[in-house]
Amino acid sequence: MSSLDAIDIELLAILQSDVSLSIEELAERVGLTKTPCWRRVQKLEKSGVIRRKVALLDAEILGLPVSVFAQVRTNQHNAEWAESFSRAVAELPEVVECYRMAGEYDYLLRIVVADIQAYDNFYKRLIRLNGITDVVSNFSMEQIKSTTELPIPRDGD
Amino acid sequence: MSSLDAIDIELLAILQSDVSLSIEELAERVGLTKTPCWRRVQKLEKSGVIRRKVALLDAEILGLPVSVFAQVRTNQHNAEWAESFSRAVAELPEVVECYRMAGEYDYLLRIVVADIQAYDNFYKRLIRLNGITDVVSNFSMEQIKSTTELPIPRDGD
DNA sequence: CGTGAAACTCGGGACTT
DNA sequence: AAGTCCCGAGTTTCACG
Repeated sequence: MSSLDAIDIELLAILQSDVSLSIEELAERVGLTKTPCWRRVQKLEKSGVIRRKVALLDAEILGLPVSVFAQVRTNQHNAEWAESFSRAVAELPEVVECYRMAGEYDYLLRIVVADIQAYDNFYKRLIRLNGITDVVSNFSMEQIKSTTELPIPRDGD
Repeated sequence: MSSLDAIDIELLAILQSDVSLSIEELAERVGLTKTPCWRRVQKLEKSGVIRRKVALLDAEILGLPVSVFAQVRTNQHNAEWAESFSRAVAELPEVVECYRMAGEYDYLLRIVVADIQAYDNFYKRLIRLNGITDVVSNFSMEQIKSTTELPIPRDGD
């Protein structure tokens, strides 16, 4: 990275909670004027700390209220298989998160679907992938919290 | 909701992948002119389908490369405890996701931290909450996929 | 880093079809 | 609903202190 000072951290904290503010408002909040504030935001974008700017949609309104966590086991513990699995997962829009795990199982997936039937449909497609030996599905009943805001260290940290 | 047509769906799909486009570019992509496009986006924001606009930051660059999934069990199966647990979770910035689960355990949390030590620190604070009987921590070794884009049905679906 | 200002783009309202 | 016209506001980039 390129050394983030306290103002940069402040800017990032604001932007990861709301990117729709004008440069003027932003500048005011961090105690700068427009131009230097704008320069900082540009730098943050170019450096890659700000990966992208997106709209977060409401899954319930869109008829996608169900999150399912699938624990996946494989017997193919080699780089090629891992690569092909990654590519497959990237192609599946229902999979919104996928992590390679330490411990009892190999991958953890979060799958977003409309209902249980839609999950079953997805599940059948998933187990069709070669090399998967076991899938355990855990259904979420309620989303208690979901944020894209990373816990970046603030003042007293 | 308020009936989303094909153009609204298109707009949402674009916006959830990139909200930094100008109304003009957006309009062009969906085959409209500025004003009607702008009106639609306004409506989508007011209706709540577009919950917010945020910047997604790079966890690695910010020194937060570790995701840990904690399976939490409780012996307090009542609404009051669930309420207090939700509030506690909301206050913990390290917890970026929390779901109430069906099945063997009660809650699944994703915790974002700098390293194993930081997780241990968080863990100690977590188990200090009353009513938690068991916490199983699963460490992620690698983030294969992570997106905020919901699988909204496109054309041939 | 701040100021001032230029050039330009964008947002958003009024009005028409 | 959508399109056209338009003006004010915001953004972006200067030169300079």
